Parts: sequence; C-alpha cells; structure tokens
Amino acid sequence: MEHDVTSGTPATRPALTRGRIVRAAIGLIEREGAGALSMRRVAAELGVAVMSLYNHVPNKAALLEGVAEHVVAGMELEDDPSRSFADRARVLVRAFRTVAHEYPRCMTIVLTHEIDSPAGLRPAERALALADAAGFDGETSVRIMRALLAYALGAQLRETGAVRMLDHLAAAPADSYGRLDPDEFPHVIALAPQLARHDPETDFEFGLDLLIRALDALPRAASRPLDEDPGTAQG
Amino acid sequence: MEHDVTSGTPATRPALTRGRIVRAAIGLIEREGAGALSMRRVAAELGVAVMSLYNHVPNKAALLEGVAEHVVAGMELEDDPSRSFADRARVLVRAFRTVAHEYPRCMTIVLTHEIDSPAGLRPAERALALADAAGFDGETSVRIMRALLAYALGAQLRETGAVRMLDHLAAAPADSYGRLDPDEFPHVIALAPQLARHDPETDFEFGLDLLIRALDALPRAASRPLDEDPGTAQG
DNA sequence: TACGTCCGACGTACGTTGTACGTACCGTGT
DNA sequence: ACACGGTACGTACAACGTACGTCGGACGTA
Repeated sequence: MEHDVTSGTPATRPALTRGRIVRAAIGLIEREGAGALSMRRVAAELGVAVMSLYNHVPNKAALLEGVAEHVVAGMELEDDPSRSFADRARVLVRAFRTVAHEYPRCMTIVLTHEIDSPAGLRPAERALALADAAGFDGETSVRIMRALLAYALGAQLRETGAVRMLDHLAAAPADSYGRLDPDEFPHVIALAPQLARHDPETDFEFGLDLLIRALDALPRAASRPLDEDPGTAQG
Repeated sequence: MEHDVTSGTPATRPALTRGRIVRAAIGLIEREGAGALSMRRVAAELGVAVMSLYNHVPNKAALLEGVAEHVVAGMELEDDPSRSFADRARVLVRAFRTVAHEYPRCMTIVLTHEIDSPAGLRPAERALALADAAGFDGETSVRIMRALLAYALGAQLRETGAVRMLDHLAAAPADSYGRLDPDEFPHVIALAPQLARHDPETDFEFGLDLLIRALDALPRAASRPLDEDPGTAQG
C-alpha cells in the first residue's frame, strides 16, 4: 500500500500500545464525554485501523477497565507518617477527590467498573496501613477502609450525578415550586436556596470530617511504633 | 393482518403504557443483566413492535431514567417521629439498601442516572425533615442529607462493584499472593482473609453507625415540637 | 349512519456500534 | 534463505437506537 511506514517502526509512528490506546480513550472521554467513546473513534484518534486495537485490548470492556485503572493509578498517594491518623486519612480520601477533578468525565467509568489490577489496590493498602498504624485490629481496619472508600465513591457519585431537579428549582423557581406539592415536599421547597447552592468542596469536607472524627473516636489499641510488623495486628 | 386484537382494546392486551414498559425493562434487567436491555428486547417482552415503545418513551435514556425512578419510588419510607434522630436516620438509609436488595441488577442504573421526578426527591425530603426536626439549621440539614446520600450511594456502589482482585486473593491465594508484591501490599496480603470475607450487612452498618453517631454529636438547637413550622428553620 | 380528525401500533430503513475472521507484512531466530 | 510469531489491516455481520411514513380503530359531530 502507500504506507511509508513499516508496521512496527517507531521512527514514524510511536508504536501502538495498550497504554497509548488507554490514554487516547481518556483524552476522548474528557473532550467529548463518555458517550463519544467508541473503538472506531479511538482508532481514528491514533491514526490506526479499528481492528489493530484488538491486538492490545481484548474488547471494549477491557479498555474501559484500563481507563479506570489508569485514572486511579494517577492518584498521588503522598503520606506523612508523623501526622495523626485522622490527618493521614483525610489526605488519602482527598487524593481520590483530586483525580476526580483531573478526570471529571471519566469518573462515572471509574466508579462503575471494577479495577482488577494492583493499581486499584494501592489506595486500599494505604488505608489499611493507616488504620493498622493507628492501632486498629485487622477486622476493624478492613471495615474502616471500606467505610472510607464508600464515602469517597459516594460523595463523588452524588456530586457528578447531582439531581437535576434541584437545579430546576434554582433556575425557574416559579415553575418548579408549582410542580412540587408543598404538602409533600415542604422542606425541599423551604431549603431550595441551600439545595441549589453548589459548594461541593464544603459538602465533601463536611461528610469527610464527620466520618473521620467518628473513626478517630473508635476504641483501639495505642498506636504502635512504625517498625513493628503490621501483619500481626489482626486477631 | 392477522390481529384479532384492535390496537387500543385492553380486552385482549393490557394496553401499552410507560409503566408497563418500565416494568418490563426492570424485569429484563433483573433476569439477564443491564447489558441485555435493548428496545428490541423490551418490545419482544411485551409482544409489541419496537417502535410502539417510542409512543410512550422518547428514547432509551428516558427509559433508563424511568427504571431508576421506579426503583427509588419503591423505597418504603416508613417513619416513626417519636424515635430519635439517629434511629430515624438509620431507618431512612436502610430503606435505600432494602430496595437495592430488591433490584440488585438495576442498582448500577439507579446510581448512574439522575432522577428528575418528585419520586427521587422523597428520600431527600425525608432526610431534610429529620434533620430539621432534630434542630439543625437549614444549611446543616442540607449537608447532612448530602452526607447520608453519599454514604448510601457509595456503600451500595462499593458492594456491587467489589474489587474482584480481592476475590482472587480468596479463591486462589497461592497464585494471587505471588502476583502481589509483598513489599508494596503488606497489609492487603496480611488481611486477605478479612478482605475476602463478605459480610456486606455488617460493613454497611459499621459505616452507617459511624456517620450517624457523628451526626448525632453535632451541635444543634434543641429539637423542636412537631407542630412548629419546619420551613422557618433556615436563615 | 356517515364523515373528519386524531392517536397509537407498526414496518421499513439508515447509520453506528462491537468484533469475528482472514490476510499481508514485518522483524527475528535458525 | 527460510519458517515463524506477532501485529496492522480490510471486510463483513449481527445487533443496536431511532427517524419516518403508513394505517387502522376510536370518537365527536352531523
């Protein structure tokens, strides 16, 4: 054909790779939304034939999983072991929120798809480490991790999928107030201004504070020195 | 044609309706999974031509929204105003969890799609009512509602989308332990048994307790008598 | 009874999607 | 020089969402 490139030559084209495919998909999603993602579009993005993708990705679901994996792998899990459990936990959960801001339109995919790679376990490992270091037993550490994860996921999900009807309330109060039965929704109507106000950051921190203060108040053994074997903590 | 039925006669066929379409979709999803839902399948389910659906539902997205709406509308929001704020809040959040058990395979849809109908606001109204009755100001009530919602959504999302890798850890420990770098994931490996153990109920209640106890400890005005106008609480 | 109007069920058809399959080519080991 | 494994590619197909036109029964009015 007219190709001046031989297939495998990186000199003219950067070599097709699972990583490049995933990044292209992410770029596409961020620019045009998750609905715009198709194998054909990704291929076009990379200047490649559609079926070439399948040499590196078994199917579209796997590509989506790759997207999710790449995003959570982008979490910056810095940690300062000298700080308190509460502070460290806060930093950890906020890290998730930070990537959520970095890849806003990928978040539905991240939240929806399960991640089957070590990258997905890094935040879990970190959470368990914090809890363990704080003196919680294994069982409790796992539950703490799950509670933190649930809140991180849920807060993000709620924010992106914010019920539109509340926006209607704000946008056209006259119309929407009328559509809402005042007998059934007195509080929603009365609190419409607060409901319409978007301050995701404060909302997020409010719930996070609640959860972490409650965790901090949980009964536990004294926090142990850092050099002790963490694995022996669970009974 | 061979129709012994006249189109609009309910005597032979129960009359095509948005409600029947939505219920058929839900049935399909619960039986075969969300991936199996297509307009054609739904039509077949109802013994109806595909395009007939579009007389009652503008498009597939609207159908999905209908599914989500129907599910949350199925929440049984019983309430006992004589009980404490904490108890009432617990009951409310558990109600969401109950429908999640009733329509497990619809949950991804419910979580993903925003609900643009009064039905979606009923739980919100309830949460605001509880918080208001407990003496929280409007701003705080809204934040409390959001925190509860975030946890409810997140806990459910986490449970359904439970990271499969943890299952691998349980299923084939030998293999998976080997695949996991012990230096990077010491706690995950050490706590593998606890991580693999599925006790969603206890996990859910653990986090819910944390959150609600923290809410209960929040500073607030004394709870007001029930006959007072709730709408005046917010500044 | 006859007729005009409207609505809902339906068939056809188009563009887009994911991907199974076969082919052609490259670089590499022998 | 030659066979081989991997990768890029084109073709092809089934299934999808849905725009559009048609058609026949229900119903108000005469």
